[in-house]
Amino acid sequence: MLSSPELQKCRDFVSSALKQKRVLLVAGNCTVTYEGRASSKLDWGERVILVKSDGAVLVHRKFGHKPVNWQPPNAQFHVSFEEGQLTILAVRQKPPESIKIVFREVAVAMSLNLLDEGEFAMHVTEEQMKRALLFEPSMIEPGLKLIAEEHHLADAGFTDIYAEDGEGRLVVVEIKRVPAGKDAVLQLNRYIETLKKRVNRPVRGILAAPKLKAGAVEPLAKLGLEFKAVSLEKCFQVLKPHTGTRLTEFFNSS
Amino acid sequence: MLSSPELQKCRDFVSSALKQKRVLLVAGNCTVTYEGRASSKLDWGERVILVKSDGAVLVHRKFGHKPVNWQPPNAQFHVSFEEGQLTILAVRQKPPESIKIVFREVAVAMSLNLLDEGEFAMHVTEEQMKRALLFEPSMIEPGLKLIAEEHHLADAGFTDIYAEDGEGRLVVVEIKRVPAGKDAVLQLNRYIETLKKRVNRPVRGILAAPKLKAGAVEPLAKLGLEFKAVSLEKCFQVLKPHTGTRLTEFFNSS
DNA sequence: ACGTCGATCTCGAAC
DNA sequence: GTTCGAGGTCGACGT
Repeated sequence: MLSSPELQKCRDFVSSALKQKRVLLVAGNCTVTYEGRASSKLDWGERVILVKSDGAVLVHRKFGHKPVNWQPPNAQFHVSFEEGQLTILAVRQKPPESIKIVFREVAVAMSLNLLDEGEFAMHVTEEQMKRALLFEPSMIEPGLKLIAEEHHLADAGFTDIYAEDGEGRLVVVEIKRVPAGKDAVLQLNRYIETLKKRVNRPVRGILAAPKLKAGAVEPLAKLGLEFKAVSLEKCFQVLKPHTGTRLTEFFNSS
Repeated sequence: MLSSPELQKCRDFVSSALKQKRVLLVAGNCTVTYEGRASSKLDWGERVILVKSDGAVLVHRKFGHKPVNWQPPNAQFHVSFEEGQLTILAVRQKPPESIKIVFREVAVAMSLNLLDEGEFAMHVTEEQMKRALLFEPSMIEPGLKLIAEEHHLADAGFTDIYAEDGEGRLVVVEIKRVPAGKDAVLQLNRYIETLKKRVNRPVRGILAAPKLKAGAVEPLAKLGLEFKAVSLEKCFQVLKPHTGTRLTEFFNSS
């Protein structure tokens, strides 16, 4: 970290931080020039500049949620010191864009090696996921008609969603909030096998989850089951407008 | 500025900075919980937090152009220190949202009083493009006579330029600063259709943009509309001599 | 690779 | 206040 450094010294510090792909933070008096899809010029003033490990650049003024200027990840950098000014040039190729930040004074420059393995999760539980799919069965397949949720099968537990497709075939949907593995496939298959013995007609099995694990692809195909990718984000969007609604309103029969 | 401060001391520092409406920068190990229009949870990890003078909050991880969590301007703050952890709670009322940042370690905390009166200017905006075409309608077509800008149509929004061609036909010009797609074609068509019902005479529709996207060629032809390529560079050249001129001087009527 | 669509969109202007 | 449209939109997903 440098406090009120000479700009020449700052140049080396910035270059080094960028080369090491650290997170770089600079506060100082600068101008910013942008050329690309549009073009803009920001006159002298004190701002906070953030350069991230992936080459994203942000220029923040004292006000406003959004950066006044920026560069998306994977920018290439050119740092120079000329005529008493420190210049950081960040360029990207597609689309061709450049942002040039010229400092005449730097208050602070910091380089941070952030350790951050924390998971970020938009919060949707498996229960909420089911609610979303009950409100919008078309997320699984157009034309799907609901029959019941949690259809109980004495010997083999219960299914998540029990429905009928456009051609009148029974459909069993097994929901997983996490990437579905072979165990989920086998669980679904047990439901299907039990059901087939009771209802003398075709039964389809669909696994609905954000992802299908690599090891589950082959068992799924072999058992004649299907997979439908369902994102948690989409479920959350579907749920938002319906937060208080009763589920029972959405069944044809129950 | 504090380096690796005790969190208790950090609490006072943060409170003071927020009270003075300075720009606050904190780097440290934290979790972030968001509740509001959506909800999310971010597990422990090192991030950079920026709080601006207008009460905007940004939480940045080491990767990515956009903040992982944020609060728009005008948030209200509650800072506390409990059980060895520093908590910054930022709340806004409409819509009801809160973001809670809990630190178990702070590497650096800075408060900055940024002096920034510098002007920010976009050079060629869609508005400026329109000004250029109003000054030089011949860029669209020789003999074009202006009638009005932004002609309002109650049901279908408004046009960008409203004019008359050499043969007395009405001309509606829709301006796009970026390559025009199918959406621009349909928007222009809505204007035309609405207009035709009101003025019992021929109406031409011209899309003026730097480019016409491939996917827009066929819809344009099918709807009997036209395209005129207008470069931003040319617009900029046209505008340079006219920077202060009033628009009203350039209309024949109204 | 490109087109379409959602976003805790944000931001500003018009009504 | 609300609504509407633009954005250097950005990003994800489908083709």
